[in-house]
Amino acid sequence: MADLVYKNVMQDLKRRINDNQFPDKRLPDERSLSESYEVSRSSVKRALNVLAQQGIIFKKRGSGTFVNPLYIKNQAVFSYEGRNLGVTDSMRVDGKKPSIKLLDFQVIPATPELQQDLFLNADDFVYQIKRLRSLDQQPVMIETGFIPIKIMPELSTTVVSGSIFNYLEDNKHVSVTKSFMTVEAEPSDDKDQELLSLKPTEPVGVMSGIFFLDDGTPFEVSNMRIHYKYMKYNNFVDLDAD
Amino acid sequence: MADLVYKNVMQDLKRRINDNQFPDKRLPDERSLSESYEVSRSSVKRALNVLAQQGIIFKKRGSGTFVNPLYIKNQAVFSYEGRNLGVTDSMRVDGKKPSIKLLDFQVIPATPELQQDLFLNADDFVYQIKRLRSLDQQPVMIETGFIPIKIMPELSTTVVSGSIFNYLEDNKHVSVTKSFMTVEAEPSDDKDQELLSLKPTEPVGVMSGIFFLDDGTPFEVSNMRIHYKYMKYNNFVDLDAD
DNA sequence: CTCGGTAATTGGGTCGTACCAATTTTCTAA
DNA sequence: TTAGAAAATTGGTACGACCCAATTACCGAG
Repeated sequence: MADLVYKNVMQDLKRRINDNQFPDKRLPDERSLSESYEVSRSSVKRALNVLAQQGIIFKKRGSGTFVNPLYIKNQAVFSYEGRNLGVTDSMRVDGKKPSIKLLDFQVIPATPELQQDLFLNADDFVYQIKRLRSLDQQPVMIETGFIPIKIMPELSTTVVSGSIFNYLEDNKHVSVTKSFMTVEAEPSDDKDQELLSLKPTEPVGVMSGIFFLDDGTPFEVSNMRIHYKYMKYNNFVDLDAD
Repeated sequence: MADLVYKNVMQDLKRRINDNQFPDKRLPDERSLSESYEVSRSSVKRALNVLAQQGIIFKKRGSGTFVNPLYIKNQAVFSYEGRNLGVTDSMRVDGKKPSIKLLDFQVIPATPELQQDLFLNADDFVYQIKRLRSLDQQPVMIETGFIPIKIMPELSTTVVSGSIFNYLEDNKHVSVTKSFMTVEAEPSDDKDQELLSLKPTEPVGVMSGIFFLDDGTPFEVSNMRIHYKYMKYNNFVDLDAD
């Protein structure tokens, strides 16, 4: 699969962790791993660093490297590791069938805010795409996206009725790998209540933010209003990164 | 401050970015930086990698390294970089005065769920700490925390009325650097409405999760119910990390 | 048997080299 | 003039050496 040395080490270690091959939760030291995998210690360190960043292992200088007990006990919670930025993908994990209903699709001039977020000029235009996402017939999310037409001049209602990210990867061979998102809670408004079958006392979770292409080009500004029972945003934070 | 080579490079580059010393958004190539800073290219790469992970710069092989335009335009959004896991600290940034009111403080047997999350035995006990946090007299958060007594046998009402994380760092020289959090939205219940002055239609944001010590020991299980107007959870994600 | 110093273990940081891969620039030939 | 090949530029991966720092293990003196 992966032809990179450190990724191979990573994958094998993850496999061994999942197979519970380290019953005392302790991994071999870096020098031994370097020897047994027949790779440099640098590559071992790199593999371990990534696993540590993902919260799967903990490293303690002078002491050793250990598996996060929570990773073993509650892998479901850590499922964000098969992670993705696209919404279509994240929903499939539940085992339910996702579907998309196109509510609105038009081209509008970029507002000042959009100009700033998408790095556009005053005379640029954007697609405005409103979609309703469901899981097994149950509407769960109202999504409003804005994409500069100059990035995707060929966007059609057909494409927009499916996964835009998948289309990008399959047809244009670029992928969206970065995002900056804000998560908030809000009371549901009339539209939310109608489309998501919510009572007035039931809220929506709001995820909004910007998706970037590999090269840093801001690609889409998105706003998602989510049925509160279906929003669960998981995040592992490790401050040691700097 | 920092006596590490790559951190020094990082800080200086960040300073130069903030000073807008790269008007074309392009940084010098790695080899030049290595020469001008008189450090190895490895250290330059490490510094750049961290900045990239934080979303401050983008790297493109064959092309160069560029400042994220959004970082310049909207630094407020990226303020998570002066980041922290503690709640006391995060609130101070608003310029408002945080305060804590202790609602409840007792020792209880660890529930099965707590045993799992905190890696405890059936006969272990935990502190249960309920606190109400305010900003400038405005109540914004109901916080319920559980801490194993065997980790902090000396916990007192005095300590618990302030920042526990600060106490830990100042007095025991350990710091909390990792967390696994889940963010959700929920309708407010009677208690929420009373303590946070919410109407029945107004929701709370719920942040719950586990804090870890440096060595991976689960330290605290926390549940925070936050006035929806005061919850704003920012997160930059970069899938290139693996 | 216990305490305390010393050695061994283990992860962390830095340097420098070598080569690879994607992109951009330059040059050459039609 | 221009299209395509070649070279230069620029970041990516890998290796291995060297030393440091935190922790643990060990061993001897008392």
